[in-house]
Amino acid sequence: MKNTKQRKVVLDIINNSDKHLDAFGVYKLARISISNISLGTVYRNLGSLENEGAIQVIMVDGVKHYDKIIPHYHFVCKKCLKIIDVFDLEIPRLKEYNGNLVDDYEIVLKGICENCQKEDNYGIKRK
Amino acid sequence: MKNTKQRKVVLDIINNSDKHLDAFGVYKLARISISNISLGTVYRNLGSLENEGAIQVIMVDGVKHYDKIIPHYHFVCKKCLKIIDVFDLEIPRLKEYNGNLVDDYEIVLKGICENCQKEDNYGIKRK
DNA sequence: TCCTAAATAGTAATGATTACTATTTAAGTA
DNA sequence: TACTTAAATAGTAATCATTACTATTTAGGA
Repeated sequence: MKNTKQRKVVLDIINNSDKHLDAFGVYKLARISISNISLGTVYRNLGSLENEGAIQVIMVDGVKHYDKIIPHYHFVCKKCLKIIDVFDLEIPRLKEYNGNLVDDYEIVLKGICENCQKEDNYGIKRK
Repeated sequence: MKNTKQRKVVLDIINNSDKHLDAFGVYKLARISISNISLGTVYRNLGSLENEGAIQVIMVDGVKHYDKIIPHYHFVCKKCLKIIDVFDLEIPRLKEYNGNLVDDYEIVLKGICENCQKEDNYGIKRK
């Protein structure tokens, strides 16, 4: 594997962001450092970083969002699709189920966020 | 809401299948009953049935798969993408987190299925 | 039977992601 | 330091799941 500047920029963006960026969000930030970086390159690096376990993915509304590797979960608001980090949640995990090797849990809490519970915020999506 | 035959066929397909069909899989089966049913109609009904809580969704590789409402979880093999039902798993659930109302947990176990652990099955996806 | 809003069929459009290809480059080797 | 080469990139085209659109049909109430 080659240690390219594109790869380093993509990884740094994820590790330094407190947002949960999708590929295009990473691309927009990456262009600040490398003005002609290709969107395909961003996708490829996000994919390989995910496979290596260097970053993690959370799926929201059919779109992959990326996050650094810090043990935590996510809450996703069904109305505005906002992603909120969830810490201090203990969930017991199987290592194996019926002969199938389990090495990962994808856990997403879903519901209505505090803001959207106020009735005048109905239906406003902030992606 | 109108009680159309298309809606009934879609719901029956989910409730009578032990597979985890995606929209196109439902469409193919639905055409046996209604030969000119539209793919868009299948999507619309799957979406509304999901919103009403009549069926549930599991996301695999960026594609929605549908399942009946029976309390259980899923294991997804990272290699072949097979979905395996997981019963008898107790996971404690919050009702609320920092003022956010939690009414649903999306939980997917991921790993390598029994079959794919045999080395001669590497890389074969069965979608 | 009539009426009407809702659902449908068929098709086009969208949007995230992947594939393709000529060019560039990281990194090992002489 | 220059050479070599496989891997990565930029730019673009293609794919594919899903949604949007519109004329037509239909469920269900009056």
